[in-house]
Amino acid sequence: MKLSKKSEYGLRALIELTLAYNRTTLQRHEIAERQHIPAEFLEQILLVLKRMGLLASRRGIKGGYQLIKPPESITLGQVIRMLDGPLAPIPCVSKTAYQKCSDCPYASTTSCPLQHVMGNVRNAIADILDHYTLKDFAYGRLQEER
Amino acid sequence: MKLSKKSEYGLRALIELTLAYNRTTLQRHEIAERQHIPAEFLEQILLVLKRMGLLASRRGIKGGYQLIKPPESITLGQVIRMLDGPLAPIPCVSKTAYQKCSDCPYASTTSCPLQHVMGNVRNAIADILDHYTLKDFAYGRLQEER
DNA sequence: AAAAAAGTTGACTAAGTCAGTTGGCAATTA
DNA sequence: TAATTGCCAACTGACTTAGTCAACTTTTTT
Repeated sequence: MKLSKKSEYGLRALIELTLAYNRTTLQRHEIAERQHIPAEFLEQILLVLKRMGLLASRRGIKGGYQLIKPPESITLGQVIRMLDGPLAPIPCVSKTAYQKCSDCPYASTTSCPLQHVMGNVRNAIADILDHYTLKDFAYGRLQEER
Repeated sequence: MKLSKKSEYGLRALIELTLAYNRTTLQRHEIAERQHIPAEFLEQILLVLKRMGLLASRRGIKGGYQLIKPPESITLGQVIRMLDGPLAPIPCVSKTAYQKCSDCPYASTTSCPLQHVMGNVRNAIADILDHYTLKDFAYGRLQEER
C-alpha cells in the first residue's frame, strides 16, 4: 500500500510547477532545492511527465520546465498512475489495467471475497485521487469530508 | 499501492481457517490445495499469524492449524498489517506506525499538501479494512455502499 | 565561432524486497 | 522407533527502488 519516492517527488515537483504555471519556467535545480529532491533523480521523473504530455521543456541557458496543461485538469490519480502504475491493490480490480487472476480458486466463480473487498478499496482510493487536482493540491484546497 | 502475495495468501488461508473454526484443524497442505498456494510459502505465513496470536498449531501426525480468535473479532486490516506492514501510503500519515518525514520541505510547516491528501487516502483504506472482519470475508457478507 | 549552460539519454549500481525453496530439527502419533 | 507433521533459519533468483554517472545534443551568450 505504499507510495514510491518517484510519485512523492513527482507530486512535490508539480506543486512548484503549478505555482509557476503561466508565469515562468523552472529549472531542475530550482525545483530540486525547493523540494529537497536529488536533482538527477528528479530529472528522470520530469522526463516521464514530459513524455506523458504534462510538461514542456527548453534547453540552453534560459531553459527549464513548465506545466502545459491547466492544473485544474490534472488529478493526482493520473500523476500517480504515470509514475507508479495502477492504483488498484490487485490487478483483477484495476479499471485502468485490468488483468484476470490466473490461479485464484474463485476465478471461475461468480464472486471472489478478495476481489470484492479490494474492489471497494480501489474505488475508495480512486474516489479521492481522481477528484483531487493539481490546483487543489498546490493551493491547499481542503477536501471536504465524505 | 499493491497488496503483496503474502497478504493475499494469508487472507485466503484465513477463509479456510474461518470456515473450519471450532470444527476441525487444517493441515498446511489442505489449505494450500484448496487455495492454490505454494505449501512451503504458506507455512511462513501461517507461522507469522501464529506468532501474532491468531492461530494455534499442533505437530505430528494429526497436527494442523486452527484459528483461535473469533472470526468476527479480527479485521482484514489487522491481518494485512501483520503481513505487509502499515496501511498508510506514506509513514507520516500512519496511525499504527507513524514516522515523521525527515527531509520534507513542509516538515516544520503547519500543513503539508501531500500529508493532507495521503491522510485522506489512508483513512479511506482503513475505514474499509478495519471494519471488515474475517467472518464477513469468509461468509461473503456484502459490504454496504458508503 | 567558441564556450557555457542546460536538457537528454542510456547504462550502471548498491541495497533492498518479493516470492518462494531447501534442509535440518522438534514434537506427536501409530 | 518410524512416520508424519509443524518449526525455524538460511538461501536464492528475479525484480524494484532510489539513485549516480558519463556522454551527448541543443541553445544561448560572449
